[in-house]
Amino acid sequence: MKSPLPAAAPQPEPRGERRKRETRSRLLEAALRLMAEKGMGGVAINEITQAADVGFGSFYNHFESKEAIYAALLDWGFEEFGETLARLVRDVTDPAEVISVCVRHTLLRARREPSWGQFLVREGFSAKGLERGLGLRLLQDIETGVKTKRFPIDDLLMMCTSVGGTVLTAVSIELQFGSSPGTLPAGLKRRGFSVEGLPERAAATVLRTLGLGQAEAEAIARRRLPDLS
Amino acid sequence: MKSPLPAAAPQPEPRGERRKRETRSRLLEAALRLMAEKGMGGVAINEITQAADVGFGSFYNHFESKEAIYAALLDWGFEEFGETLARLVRDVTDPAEVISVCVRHTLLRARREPSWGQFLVREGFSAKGLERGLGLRLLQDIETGVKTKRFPIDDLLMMCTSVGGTVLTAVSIELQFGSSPGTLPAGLKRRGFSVEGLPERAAATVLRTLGLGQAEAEAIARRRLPDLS
DNA sequence: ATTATCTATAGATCTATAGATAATGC
DNA sequence: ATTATCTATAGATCTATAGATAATGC
Repeated sequence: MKSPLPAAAPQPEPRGERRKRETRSRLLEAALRLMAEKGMGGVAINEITQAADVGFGSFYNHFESKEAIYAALLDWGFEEFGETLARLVRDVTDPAEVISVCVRHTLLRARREPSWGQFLVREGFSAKGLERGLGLRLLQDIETGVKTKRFPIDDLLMMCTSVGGTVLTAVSIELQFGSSPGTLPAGLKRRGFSVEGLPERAAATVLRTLGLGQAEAEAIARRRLPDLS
Repeated sequence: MKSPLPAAAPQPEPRGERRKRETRSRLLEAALRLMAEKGMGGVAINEITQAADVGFGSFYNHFESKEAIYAALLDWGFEEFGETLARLVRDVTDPAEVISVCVRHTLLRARREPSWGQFLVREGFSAKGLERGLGLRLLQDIETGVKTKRFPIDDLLMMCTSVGGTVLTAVSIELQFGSSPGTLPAGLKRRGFSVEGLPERAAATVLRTLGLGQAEAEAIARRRLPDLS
């Protein structure tokens, strides 16, 4: 039921609303960074508003409480990412490649947005990890692969557990040591550890867990990565 | 330089010291439970003293601050468990069985002491997971297995990542659904998921990741579990 | 005129300490 | 007499709100 008149001006979003949205989004970003670092309980509301450069009282125009902004973060960070992944693999038909793409994109995003990654690691388990966003995607994709006999495995729950845990831990490793490989702790460095190419290595490892052979797993993990069309 | 006289009484620990130790240990246990649930930042010192049934001021006889008791928890919970595992596998020679025993005992302890398990899951990544307790044990044991050609793998870092992540995630699953399998979320139940025998299934999965065949992995995961000698 | 943000503040909560009380060991 | 715990409390911090200010849209 749109106006019959051709919209003369493209009816840009009222400025007030945009202003409000931007404040809200600044609060969310600041909260993500702080809560990823210190956990929900370790962050005070005034820290958030200061980091967001927003008046203290404005917080309550957007969120009822600390718990409320935390819940909003979970939605924002996880659901939205699940949808992004779904879009990315829309045209990928091989279940193994679907998994590989999801794993690699997760690690790449964690590298680009460390706070997001840290939040994912911190909340990935507790927040019913298997039921939302990334976890749900993995579960469904693994299931598809099992049904089509692509993954010859027999313990679906343990496979989801292993794949999910491997990805989260890989994110954690990437965040701790990825940005400055020089700072690998001595115990790890001495063993010749390197975090080079972690996304691909994680994808290959996960595919092996799902029953693929070494050579095929590595080949799939190296395929060109589809980006957001 | 002990007294030359044969100790008539076996010199029991002075009562005052024992009293002090007990208070300290009640504080630690209360803190473990509360911080496992809500994270360090979400717990107030008076909550801890109340849960421990200890006068508020006594807290400061034992710990300087919340950060201090938290650090003590990390030591207590992780280092000590690493030592327990070391004792358990002292007489086990097969690296694969060593891993299996460690994994199963970790899951069994999480079942017996849910707060410990929840704390492990919450802090397992951040607290330099690969450098202490459980993580360090796994790393060393995997390394041994690689050197002795027991584990035909080529990416040691990813194997540690995968094994560690699988164990932590399995603990998380056990805690969420283990005690009351009736409460599995619909999405999981419908798929025929069950958490029966999770310790053995986790051990088998981990051994497969390390390159063992399905049959052998399952056989090792079912061997009799050594207990504390 | 309306709407969003900002400043100021009352009241609640939390931390850290000082001094009192109770228990132990001589 | 010594040592550990407990009670009480000052001061700091945090939350939630009320009322003032600034910006938008008519």
